[in-house]
Amino acid sequence: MYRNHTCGELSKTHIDEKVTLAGWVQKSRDKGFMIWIDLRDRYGITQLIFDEERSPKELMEKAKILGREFVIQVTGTVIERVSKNPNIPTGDIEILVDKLTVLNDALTPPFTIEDNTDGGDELRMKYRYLDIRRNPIRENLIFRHKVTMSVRNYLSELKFVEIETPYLIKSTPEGARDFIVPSRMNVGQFYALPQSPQTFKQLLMIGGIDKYFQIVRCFRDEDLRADRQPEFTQIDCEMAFVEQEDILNTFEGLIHHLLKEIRGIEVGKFPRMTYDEAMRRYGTDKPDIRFGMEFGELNEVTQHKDFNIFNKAELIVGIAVPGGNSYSRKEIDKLIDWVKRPQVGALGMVYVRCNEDGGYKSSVDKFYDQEDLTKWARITQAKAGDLICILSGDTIKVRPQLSTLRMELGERLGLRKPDEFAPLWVVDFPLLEWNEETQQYHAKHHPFTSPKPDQIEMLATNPGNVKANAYDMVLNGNEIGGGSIRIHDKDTQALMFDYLGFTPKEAEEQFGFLMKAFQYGAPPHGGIAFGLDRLVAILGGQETIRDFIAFPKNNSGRDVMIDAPSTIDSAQLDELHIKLNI
RNA sequence: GGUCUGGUAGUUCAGUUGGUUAGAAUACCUGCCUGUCACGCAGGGGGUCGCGAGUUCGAGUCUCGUCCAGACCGCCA
Repeated sequence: MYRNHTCGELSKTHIDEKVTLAGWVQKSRDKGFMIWIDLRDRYGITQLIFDEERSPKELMEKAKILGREFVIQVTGTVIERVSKNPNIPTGDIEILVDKLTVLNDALTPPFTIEDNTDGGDELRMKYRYLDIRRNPIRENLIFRHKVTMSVRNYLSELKFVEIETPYLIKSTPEGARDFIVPSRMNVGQFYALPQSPQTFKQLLMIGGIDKYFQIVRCFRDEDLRADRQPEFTQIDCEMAFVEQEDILNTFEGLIHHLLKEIRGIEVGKFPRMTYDEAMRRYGTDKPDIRFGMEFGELNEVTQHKDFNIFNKAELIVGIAVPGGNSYSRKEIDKLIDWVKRPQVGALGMVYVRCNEDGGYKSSVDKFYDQEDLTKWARITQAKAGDLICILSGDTIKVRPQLSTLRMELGERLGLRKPDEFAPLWVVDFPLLEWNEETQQYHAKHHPFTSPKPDQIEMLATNPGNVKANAYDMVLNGNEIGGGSIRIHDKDTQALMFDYLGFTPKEAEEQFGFLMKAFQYGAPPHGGIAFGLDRLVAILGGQETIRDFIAFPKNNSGRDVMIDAPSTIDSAQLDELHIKLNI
């Protein structure tokens, strides 16, 4: 037996007990006459004491050589501390050691195993197993476990069945790039790793499993970002015999449950907003509604003056920054530079100072009078003391630009509080999206999404305006889940593929199995998938999803610890009949 | 594919206009220390300034290339 207690559980009630502990040496404080060792395991820290009056000389000598992260086992007596440490749960006691065994020594770790480590990200990833010994990372992983357990319990209670779907599937050109796996037994052929189990969960509905879920790894071979990994986890769900309303209610319930169980927070019924409304009011399909600063469209009150920039713009839109009139000229100039950076891409910014006396001072006073500016203030809901920031140009560009500015200012003003949760549904997404590069419509959600039934005919005349039975769940400015009611009949699905530019042959080759299955009695169905990594990070009130993934990849898609990906042996390539062209 | 930022001690960073032997903190090692818990005190070791060219009397510092890391744009049905 290596231990009969953990390092986090001993207290005054255990005094005089003989205990055996095992763990890592967090720190040694050698005072000559006494040596204290902080012994750490997953559960906490317990102080060991070696004392020249009470410990044998050999034991003192042995304790002196213990270095950081040595793995040791000790047996000793729980005693009350002379000077207590109120900062840790075990601070009232210590172990007077009478037996010490070094189970394994350790190299000096390249960074400190402490809450505020001195290690940079790259080093932490290279030695992730040491990073995981740190409290913040371990707590995050345990937090993630709690969330997934809570999800499983909730859905299981509602009679959802967790079913595994294959990882080796067929590549399809639609959507993100696939990760490709060569098949040795089928020369010249390849599997793809799933971007999502989409078609399989639909087949499960046809198979009569009317409530399915899976906490499942998904793979996308696209460039990464701070919050985007090549492999990531989804809570993938599907239900049969449901309408959109049923799905929204079920999964609003899931998030209610999580917020309550994990964070002890009750939120009311989720607001719903159409896609069009979200774009108009916040310039984005994933608005952070923890704070206001809603968009005010100023086209009608800016025209017919000599300000050509506004006259030529498709959209003129502003937000009121609370207290922004206190910004100095220099600060406003910096803000203008900020929106003009390539990452935001605005061409310029017009501003209006709302003075405490009710007057206005703008950067376009040459063209507009107080009466104009009063109207602008009314539309953007600006109050005295605010600053109105106005961008103009093409709607498709200006909305995201102003949305970026709104989020930035919300952050700077401390309006994006990490302990506040403001979920909402964004509904009625467009079915299709125009792709400039391919000069083609492609599915905004995915090609299995059902158009609004009354709009199917519009596909022929005005495809860009057709709305889908598609919805996103948005939390604090993040899309945490998205789904749709699916097409469940062959003809509609074939029509959809046709509009998406598939030839009947291509549709048959890639998705023939699904359309065939639709002909054998497919029930109406729909579903949703949540991005677990991000959801967990948001519930944990943190930004970086990498700290909630045990072994994440860096932004080149590399695992720097195991050094993957890597080249493979020529014998392996031969076996697969693959010749590299590099 | 593109834009930007960075790479100096084990680690996190500073390093002025291009000029002496490249510094700090922390970690590490040695010694001291009668209750430490961010222990303290004294001392010590530790550098291919990412790599390669170039400019210069002289390069951590300037130029070009390259590799690596990070942020963002494109991309992510």
